[in-house]
Amino acid sequence: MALVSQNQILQCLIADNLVSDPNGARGRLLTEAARLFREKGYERTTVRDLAAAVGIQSGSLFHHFRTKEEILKAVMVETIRLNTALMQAALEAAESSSDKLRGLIRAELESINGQTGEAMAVLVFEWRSLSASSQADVLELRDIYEKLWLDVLESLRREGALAAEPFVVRRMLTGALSWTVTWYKPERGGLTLDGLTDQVMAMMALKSS
Amino acid sequence: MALVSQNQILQCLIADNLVSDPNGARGRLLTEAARLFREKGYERTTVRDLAAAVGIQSGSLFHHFRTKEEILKAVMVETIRLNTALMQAALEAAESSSDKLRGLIRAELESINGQTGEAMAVLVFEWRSLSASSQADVLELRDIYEKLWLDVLESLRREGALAAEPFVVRRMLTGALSWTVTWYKPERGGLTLDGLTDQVMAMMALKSS
Amino acid sequence: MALVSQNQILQCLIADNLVSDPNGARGRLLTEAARLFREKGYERTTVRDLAAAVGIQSGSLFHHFRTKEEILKAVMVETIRLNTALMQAALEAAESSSDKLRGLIRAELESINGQTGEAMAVLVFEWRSLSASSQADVLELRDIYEKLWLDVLESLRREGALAAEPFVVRRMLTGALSWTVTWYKPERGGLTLDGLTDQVMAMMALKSS
Amino acid sequence: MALVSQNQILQCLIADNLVSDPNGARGRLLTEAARLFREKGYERTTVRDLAAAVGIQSGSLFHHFRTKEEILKAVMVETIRLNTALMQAALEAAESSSDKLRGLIRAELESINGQTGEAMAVLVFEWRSLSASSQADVLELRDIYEKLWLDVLESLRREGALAAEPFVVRRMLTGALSWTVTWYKPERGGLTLDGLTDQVMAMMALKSS
DNA sequence: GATGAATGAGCATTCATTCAT
DNA sequence: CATGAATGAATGCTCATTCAT
Repeated sequence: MALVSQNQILQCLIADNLVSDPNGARGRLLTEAARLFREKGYERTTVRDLAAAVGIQSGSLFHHFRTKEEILKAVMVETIRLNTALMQAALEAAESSSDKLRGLIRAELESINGQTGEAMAVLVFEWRSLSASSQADVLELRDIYEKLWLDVLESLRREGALAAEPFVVRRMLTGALSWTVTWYKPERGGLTLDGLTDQVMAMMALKSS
Repeated sequence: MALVSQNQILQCLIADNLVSDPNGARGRLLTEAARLFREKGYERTTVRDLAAAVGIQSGSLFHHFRTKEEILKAVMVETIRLNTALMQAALEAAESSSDKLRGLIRAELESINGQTGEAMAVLVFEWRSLSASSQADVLELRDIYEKLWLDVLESLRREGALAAEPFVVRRMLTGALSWTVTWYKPERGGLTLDGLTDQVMAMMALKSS
Repeated sequence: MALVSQNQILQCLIADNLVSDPNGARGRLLTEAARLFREKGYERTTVRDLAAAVGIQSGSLFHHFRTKEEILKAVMVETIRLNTALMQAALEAAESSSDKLRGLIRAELESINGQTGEAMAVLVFEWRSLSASSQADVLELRDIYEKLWLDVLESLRREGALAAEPFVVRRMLTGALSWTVTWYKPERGGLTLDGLTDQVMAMMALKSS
Repeated sequence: MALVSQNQILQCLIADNLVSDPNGARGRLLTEAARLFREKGYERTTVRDLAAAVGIQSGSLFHHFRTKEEILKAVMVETIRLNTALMQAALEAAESSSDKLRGLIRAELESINGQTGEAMAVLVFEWRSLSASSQADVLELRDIYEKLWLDVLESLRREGALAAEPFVVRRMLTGALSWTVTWYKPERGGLTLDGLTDQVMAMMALKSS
């Protein structure tokens, strides 16, 4: 029972200036940056590459961002903001703890393998390219996001549906789900995102209604 | 029932010239390279950094390796060779499919969080820095390694102990286990490597004897 | 016996459109430009710095001046024009050659260390940043100014009060007086501008009435 | 009665590693840097200009100096070191205070208008391009140099040969002598360096034996 | 007039690689 | 084998100037 669509959530965030409009100059740059950082890595992507990808000159980049690193940070920050909102919506749409977990897994898989997938991969693989102070800023946002997961896993534990420790399980799931980006190709096989979600639940011996 | 020690395996590989002696010039360089690549990333590590780490001048590096990328490739190749041998030993030491899986998980966790951890992380995080042709070479070795896992998982499936697909489960485990490098600190908490292995088995609702 | 005040001279020049009104947009810009060029140097001062100093956007600067160099030239030209007028007034207010020289020295010290000090320093220290053709234009104005000095020094020579050559003495005085800007701080010590003028006359073994 | 030649002094400083051998790679670069900085200004001189002037590639500069500013600082530091040594020699070669002053003036004029002239001009005109911390380092050296002058001027004052204050006179002379670089051309007129020195002494109404 | 995004040439600096010693 | 100066292409970033609004 999705109360709000993904697109509605995005519009709210844009209105609040929390993420950039993907149709605007800044938003398009961030989309291309995520793609290039994912494809070639942050270091191997030059500001000239970034500029060319959105059809401007390299010098013009610096009207929108003061440094190349600021672009990396913006990709990460906006991705977390968007995904936190999507996770909250997924939680609100579910009743049981088991369904809530399924909702989170499904939503994270969608983030990782859908439109924001490149940005999600950047978040994982380019972490070290972020300066220490930027890392601290991003970690603050990340904590909010992770809290959503831990609350659900703790409920499952209390209900006796989960044998392992919530903290450890979340870490395992983070790795397992992130890693799908390296191999899961929806177009290729018969495995849909829902099917993949089922597999994860099955691996954990959990039932999803 | 470990038939052969880890050290014996290493000695065999060194004797066969499949991995470098960690006490030799080449081996020490690869160890330091793995550490630096993991710490700062391949791109941000300069050949001067590498040379300084083993106490030589940057020009001298090129007597041992033709290019910087060759160093990265060697780190990866030798790591896979060593770990393939370790996995095979783990399999030989176990009887049941469930114990075999536990052995693989335990061995991979040890690789990831033990002495070869840095090299294992490099294998994951610096993959894109490898040229296409080197990637192909490394992938060949990787296939052998992955086959060991798939065989065990397929047995478990046949035995009814595993509900999800072996291929998918292996990918999930790859991600989940690799990711431990980002958070698992044996010295810090009460969780030993064996405890961690138990958690993974528990998460999959598998019993380990 | 000052026949006309400094302010009266300034008003005449503004009326004749020879210098900009310091309260107008152009005048304020030139004042700020002199300050910034002196403080940071011409090259290190950006047009954005200049624009920010007068509260406009960088693009708007180019409605007042065609190029950044034109601003530098205007600072120099207007400074020479104003100082030439001030020197002429100083000469008219004195009787003897010795007093005339004292008047010139006193007036130049005031130019250098007073309100136009920053512009005077720019004239000296940023000379090379001026294009050859602009240098020629400014030099023409400078010749008029220098003529005033040479006439007085030649009179003194003829009167036997000066042993050295007028041409050389003027050059020495130019350097000595310009240099005061680097060390003379009227507010700090007991040395007033008149006291400093006396020191210069004393150094030259000249009496000033 | 010059006890030691200028060249002998230079050789001592080179031997003590206080200044670079003008025939070495570093020394030649500093000479060319002084020339270019003087001619075009520090900011307008690119590292490519500097490299081209000594016949190397721009990247190679950074084997000798870590930054462009380090080159500027080295020009200044070595110039002050050399001139301090030359001044000390000039003092030792003179008897009376008046002769000592003449020696200092003569030596400084030679520094300014001779081989180190360009470097001396850089010291004056490019001062602001030096970072605050480098300025502090250079100022320490400068204090030693200035002390030599003040001691002589104070002696003259005590002897009644100087009416003005030593501190002020030194500042005036600094400006006057530095400024000669902008106009004095020995080859052009009949004025030799000795003649110019005489003019300065005459301007101050001092006799030189 | 004023704006501010865009330009594009230019800058100091980095760094893997080479090679004479 | 080792050195370390030299290379030269590439990088992130700056900035005077333009121009559509």
